[in-house]
Amino acid sequence: MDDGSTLAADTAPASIEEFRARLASVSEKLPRRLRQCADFVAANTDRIAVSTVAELAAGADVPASALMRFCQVLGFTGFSDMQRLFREAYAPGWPDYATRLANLKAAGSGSPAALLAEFVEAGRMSLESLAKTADEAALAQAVEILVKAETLHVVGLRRAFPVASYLVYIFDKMAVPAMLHDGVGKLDHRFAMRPGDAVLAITFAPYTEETVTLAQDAHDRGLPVVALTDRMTSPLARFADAVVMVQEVDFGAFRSLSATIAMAISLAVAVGSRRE
Amino acid sequence: MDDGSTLAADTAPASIEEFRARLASVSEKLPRRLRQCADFVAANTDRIAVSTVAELAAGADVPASALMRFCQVLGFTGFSDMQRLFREAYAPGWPDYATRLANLKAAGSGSPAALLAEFVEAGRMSLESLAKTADEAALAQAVEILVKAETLHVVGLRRAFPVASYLVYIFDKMAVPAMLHDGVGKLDHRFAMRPGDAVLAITFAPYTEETVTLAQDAHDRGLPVVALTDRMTSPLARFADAVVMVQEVDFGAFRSLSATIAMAISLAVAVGSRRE
DNA sequence: CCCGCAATGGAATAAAAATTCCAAAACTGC
DNA sequence: GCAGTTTTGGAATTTTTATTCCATTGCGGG
Repeated sequence: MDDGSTLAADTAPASIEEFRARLASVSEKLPRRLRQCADFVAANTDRIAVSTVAELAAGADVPASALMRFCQVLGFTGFSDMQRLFREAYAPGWPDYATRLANLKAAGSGSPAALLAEFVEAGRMSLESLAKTADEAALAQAVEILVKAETLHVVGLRRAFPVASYLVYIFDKMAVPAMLHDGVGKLDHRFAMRPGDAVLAITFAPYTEETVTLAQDAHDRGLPVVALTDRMTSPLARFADAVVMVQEVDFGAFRSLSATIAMAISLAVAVGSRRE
Repeated sequence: MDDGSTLAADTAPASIEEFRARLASVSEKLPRRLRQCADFVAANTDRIAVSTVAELAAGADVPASALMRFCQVLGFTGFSDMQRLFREAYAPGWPDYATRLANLKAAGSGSPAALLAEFVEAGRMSLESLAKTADEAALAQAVEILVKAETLHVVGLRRAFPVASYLVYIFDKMAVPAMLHDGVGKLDHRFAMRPGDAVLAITFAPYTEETVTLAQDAHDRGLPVVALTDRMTSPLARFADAVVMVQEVDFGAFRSLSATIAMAISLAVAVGSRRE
């Protein structure tokens, strides 16, 4: 019977990570209905813990029996077995947090407390999305470039300025030679950028011209440029040697910067500890 | 029968908030077993969505029937009814996020990816704890003071500088007259602070002396001072007219600033929208 | 076109869970 | 210490949910 040609694994995933791996490995070669199950489950993993077979089956638009078969293909004895994995892994911290947020928002839209709730939420979402989408390779490459350089030139204006200034603060603390290009007195200090140095440029849509120009200039003179920006279509992406991307969820007109700063510190600390 | 002396409410809580309120209001006057249920449920709210009556009853160390009665006292028709509330409110975003974090950390401690995971986590925890502990009254009071002032003087150095500069950026965007005291050229611009103005001072342990001195000076001259700081024992707390506190979870030597910035933007936007 | 095998849907069944009920125990006020 | 009332535990019941089974359908190779 079980001659290896069968799809069903005989050992159930023991962690959510393993679960995902198995899901990815089998979903290619699944017949239509089971494929539907796989797709739906992949997109709604978070609901497994709190749904019944019937609910999930309805969501995937398959009969309940198909979903049962799907669980077995994944190596579980049945749906309950699979559900147990998710119920046990169920993360704490909730709903205290959610409740409190709702309370703050209840203070009335426009009230300081409600605003705070919105910004906290936006920040949290930004961080989660950063964790999900961060490109490790790009980050590693950026670190590589900055570790090799002599002096680091950090440039970021307007909304990116807090990030740039924090980066320089950290570099300073870690004894990494770094210079903040802050645009004071419209001095651009472009000749402070010497061969062997590197530039870390930060800008987000709508991109600040001065930042782009300075980075471009450095690039033209053969200096490596690392970009911290929000999209592949950013003007920095055209010529930068490493592009680290961060998308920030915004509430109203202003961004919480949470994700951007998290990314920036990681970069700085990684560089600092490699250089020490 | 139902003469008002009964504990059982006839209408079920429609939100988790209401649920908590009802729980708090009845738990005083409950008999022993039901009290045990209330205590356990209050401490394990997050598990209601993913447990059975039997499991919860075992946890609270009561028979299942006691737990059923408890649900009814709260106004639900039964356990399932109560559970539905929690299953529906179940927040998404999990477990994608948790899995991904684990993956990033797996890259090896000290690697840029692992650092990123740590900082994201620290930032998220800071935001959650801010949501839980934020003092709405203090925030409202701070807004009140800043709304009434003419020019706002924002001072924050070293680690607080990114926050201060972002605040001024936002005030600027919202057409609120604000001045950033950045310490350039060791000029303290103390005489730019005129009667009718207000000071927003930001500093965290170990407190920056220049910031405290400037704020103290303003206070001595009768200007209202709003402090954004981390503890009640902060030197700013001694004389500030409003103290907004934010605690940041740190990883290693550096803080993610997520919570601080969220609080700062809320303050700025609240002030901006009230003044416009 | 037809055979054989895999896949499918739904009805039937088994298992598990929720809910009710009531006799016994524990109180309460006298 | 007794009568009345509330609370309690667990057995019995009902409802819901998971799981299996099999007749039917669809599909690919000869």
